[in-house]
Amino acid sequence: MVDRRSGVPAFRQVAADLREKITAGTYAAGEQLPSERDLVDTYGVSRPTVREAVNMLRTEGLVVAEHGRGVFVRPPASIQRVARSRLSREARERNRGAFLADAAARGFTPSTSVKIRFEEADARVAAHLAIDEGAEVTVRDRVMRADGLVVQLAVSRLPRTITRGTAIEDVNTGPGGAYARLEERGHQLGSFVEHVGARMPTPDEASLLQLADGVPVITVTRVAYAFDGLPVEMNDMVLAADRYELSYEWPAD
Amino acid sequence: MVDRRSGVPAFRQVAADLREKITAGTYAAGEQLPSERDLVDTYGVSRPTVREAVNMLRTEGLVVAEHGRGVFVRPPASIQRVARSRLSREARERNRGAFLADAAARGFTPSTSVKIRFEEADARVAAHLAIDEGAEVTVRDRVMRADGLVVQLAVSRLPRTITRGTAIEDVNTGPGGAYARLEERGHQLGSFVEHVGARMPTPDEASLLQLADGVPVITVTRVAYAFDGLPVEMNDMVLAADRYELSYEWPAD
DNA sequence: CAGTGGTCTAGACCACAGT
DNA sequence: CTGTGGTCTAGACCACTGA
Repeated sequence: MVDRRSGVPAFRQVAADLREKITAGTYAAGEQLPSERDLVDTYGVSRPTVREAVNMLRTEGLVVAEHGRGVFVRPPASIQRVARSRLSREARERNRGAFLADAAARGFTPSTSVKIRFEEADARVAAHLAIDEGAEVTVRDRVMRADGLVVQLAVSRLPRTITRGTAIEDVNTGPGGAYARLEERGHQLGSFVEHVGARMPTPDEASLLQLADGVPVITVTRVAYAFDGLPVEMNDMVLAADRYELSYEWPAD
Repeated sequence: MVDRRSGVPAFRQVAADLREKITAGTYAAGEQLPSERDLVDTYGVSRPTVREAVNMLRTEGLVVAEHGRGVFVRPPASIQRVARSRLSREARERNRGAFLADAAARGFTPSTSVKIRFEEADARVAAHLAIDEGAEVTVRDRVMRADGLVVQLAVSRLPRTITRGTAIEDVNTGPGGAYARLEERGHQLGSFVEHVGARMPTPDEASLLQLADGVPVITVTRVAYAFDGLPVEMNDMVLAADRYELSYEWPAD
């Protein structure tokens, strides 16, 4: 029952009570919560009020609702640790990119589909690639799947001046991938920088990545620099935050 | 007006229309949306339906509602880029930790409050620190502020076996911070690993970090390893995703 | 004070899952 | 078929903001 005189909104009291019972284990992972109509009786509030409480828990990622079945405590997703800062030349040459390497190591069937297009650099792209705004860039738009399930979106952009006439402008970049083509053209890779952030997904991303309510996405912008310090590629990646964790390693000195 | 026969729920149509007008710039950043009662007239739906649409945009982080004022398009927050993988011994000795270094470089007044406690390692802590579950750990629980505003939560854990008798068990760790004390005791630092993820905040975190609806947190677990490969410290950090971006850098070879 | 968002009710009907 | 969540209404009153 909710305390009407406490000043705390009823739906917040209901949400807090349910939240506490979930974290305390009264409702275990995967278990079904009482139906909304039961909660109406339990707490003495109307159904919209109960629904508002449950919605709160949904946006927190604590529970998932399944139409016609019930509301369930979200089981903690198994998180894949993805080691970054390991794109050694060796690894690059052995594999067709970090994603496929990860996938192969984990034993599921990877597949990617690629679309190529060309566009003019906006301010952000221009800044990362150290080119003029409006300059032409080659865009490789990839959807990566594991066993058919979309697990990552990646948009790679390179100045067109260094991709013209190479297989980078083809869907199939050939053995070693785009990085190998760059090195053949004399753009020896010197270093990588990754900028990592997080935000809520757009509706498009949510449906593509099949994200439940309350699951953010991790955004990674990787910039590859040639030995001379000039950026040659930027790659915007979007990952489901309930399935991925990124690991970075570096020496103390 | 919404299309009643399309099968798409009314509140989704309203949300989609508003979302599109926001991204298209019809409602610019910081600008006020029409009042809920105006939207009722515009779309021909009830107020709860309008509110559900607006709530959707709120959990997406697109708009913020201010009681008594109106609903506003969230202006893109200014994002701080925090360079990781730069905790060189030099930098550690010059400063009192990475956070204070960041703060000093940016010209705001930093402050932190620390609480010390001791606890038994749970499974996760034990795994990261390579100790037995139940072994005693020293916990340094920090709240970091910039100009009084909470910007980061950090919980540092070390095996008690290596902190006993050192200033690491005091609120004030002395010049150079906890890492300096570790090195004095012969635990020369060899490397760092950071595990980066994201999730929605708990209600506690949301109020502490003053997060608006629809803003996730970035979680960073940094593990410091001694030269002999043994972990000496783990640090769980929580950052507001709309204010921080982490940058990692590494050579291509 | 008027206008805004915040909360809440008591219903109604629909769509889906599982028996 | 029953029970579940999903959508929607027409109102009511409260709490906050700012003129």
